[in-house]
Amino acid sequence: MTPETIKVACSNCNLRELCMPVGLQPAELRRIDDLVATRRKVKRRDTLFHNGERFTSLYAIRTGVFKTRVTSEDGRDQVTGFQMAGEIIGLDGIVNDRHTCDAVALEDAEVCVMPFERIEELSREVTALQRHVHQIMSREIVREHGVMLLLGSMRAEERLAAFLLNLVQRLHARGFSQSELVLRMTREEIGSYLGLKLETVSRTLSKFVEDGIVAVQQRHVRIADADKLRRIVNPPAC
Amino acid sequence: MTPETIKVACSNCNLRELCMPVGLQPAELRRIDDLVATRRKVKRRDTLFHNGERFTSLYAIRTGVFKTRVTSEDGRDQVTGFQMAGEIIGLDGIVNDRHTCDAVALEDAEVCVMPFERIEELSREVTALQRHVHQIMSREIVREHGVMLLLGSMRAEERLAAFLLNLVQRLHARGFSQSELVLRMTREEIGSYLGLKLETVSRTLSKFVEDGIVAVQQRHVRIADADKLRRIVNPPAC
DNA sequence: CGCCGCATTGACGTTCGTCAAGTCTAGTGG
DNA sequence: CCACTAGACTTGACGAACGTCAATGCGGCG
Repeated sequence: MTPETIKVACSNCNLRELCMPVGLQPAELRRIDDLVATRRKVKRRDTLFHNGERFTSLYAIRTGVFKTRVTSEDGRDQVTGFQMAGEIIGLDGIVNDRHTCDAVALEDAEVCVMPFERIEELSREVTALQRHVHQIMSREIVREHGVMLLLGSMRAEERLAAFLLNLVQRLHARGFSQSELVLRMTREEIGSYLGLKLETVSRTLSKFVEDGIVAVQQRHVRIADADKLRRIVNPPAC
Repeated sequence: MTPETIKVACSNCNLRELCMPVGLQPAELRRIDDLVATRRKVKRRDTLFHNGERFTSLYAIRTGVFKTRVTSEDGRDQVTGFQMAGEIIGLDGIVNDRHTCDAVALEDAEVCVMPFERIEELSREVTALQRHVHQIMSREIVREHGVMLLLGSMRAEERLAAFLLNLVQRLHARGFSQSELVLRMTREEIGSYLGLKLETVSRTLSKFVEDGIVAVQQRHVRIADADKLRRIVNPPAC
């Protein structure tokens, strides 16, 4: 009844076109309104969950950007993804009931906490939700295939071009510009994600600037020639 | 009634400790017996499914080893994994109702075909199956995180050492030797998976032989010093 | 206003890729 | 059963791409 409880409902969330309710009929949509137990605010640099922590819930991002990162036993770490509004994180925890990576907020953020038991319960009843949960997990698998392709076979310029195009495309789907973006992550974090050192990221960006492909001012990037960028990722067929 | 139909039942499959039925109670186990619509034999070099093909089913591997591979628009490809008995492939197809990678048999193989609609239907009723399907997908996500770490931050020796240890561990879980294995894939396929060229794979293997870590005869590998191999992957903490 | 974290740039080194030659093995057909 | 061939593998020489180390610049926050 309070404004707070009214707000915590998927059916009138402004992200419902992107997030959990995608593709659900109005009747189904109302049924999943109690999927979200609570909201949780996470401050910049704080972790939403971390490696080893007990898994209880998936999280739908409302605002802010996160990075997820895995750490090897000898301390090297690898950023496995950057997640933004409408995306779901925490899927890694399902297998062993413990999270296997850290999720760190790159800016102040807010998430919807969805207890996984409740998700499983509801998706036994709401077929469309069941299907959607499967799709979310499958999408993550396919995304990671793409990252493996990138890490396994692309050169630095190609990786960075693919990264920028991917970011701007996702931001565009959220109503932002097609050609301008603000990087919420450092060069080092970009490098970790792309399997490069921060110096290489910086140098490659500088080269893009020289070539008139992008304009860069700190973390603000304007894509001046998206076609050139696309041609770097996918050189014209032989 | 025919021997054939009797054989197609998870409840008396010799892989039930590894595959779909893991963790199910006997009563649940019987309920999922009709999960498998048919069996399908795939000859060496043939594909089980390929990029663009309509998605209908997941496949449980009974015998043989597969590779999965994605291909970029400009024709580069990347092996995304090697799968063996008891493992499930096809998860990539769920998101868009089409497969996004190829699954190729590296030797004559047989799989159980499990129509995905049937899986979804049954997992609405059998809670343990629902949980298991979620775990399989989550496990794949976590595995890929590990590959990203490998591709993003490890050197050739570390990658190959990790690869060999992973293979032998999975084979051991299937009743094979802890120290001997037969590679079902070429050096080029290993290289593609590890983000290396085949020459680098070959050279690195040769170095392992020089160092007395493994013995190699073509595709037959004997691990002579597993500890050394582990130390290559995880250098002793500083 | 000063400090600190982030970013840029240069010089140099290492690792891995490329190209090429040659070997080995398994499979095929005579 | 053996000879032949094609594909897989090994090894070497060389070069390119990226990492490392170091110096410097810049901006935002306290």
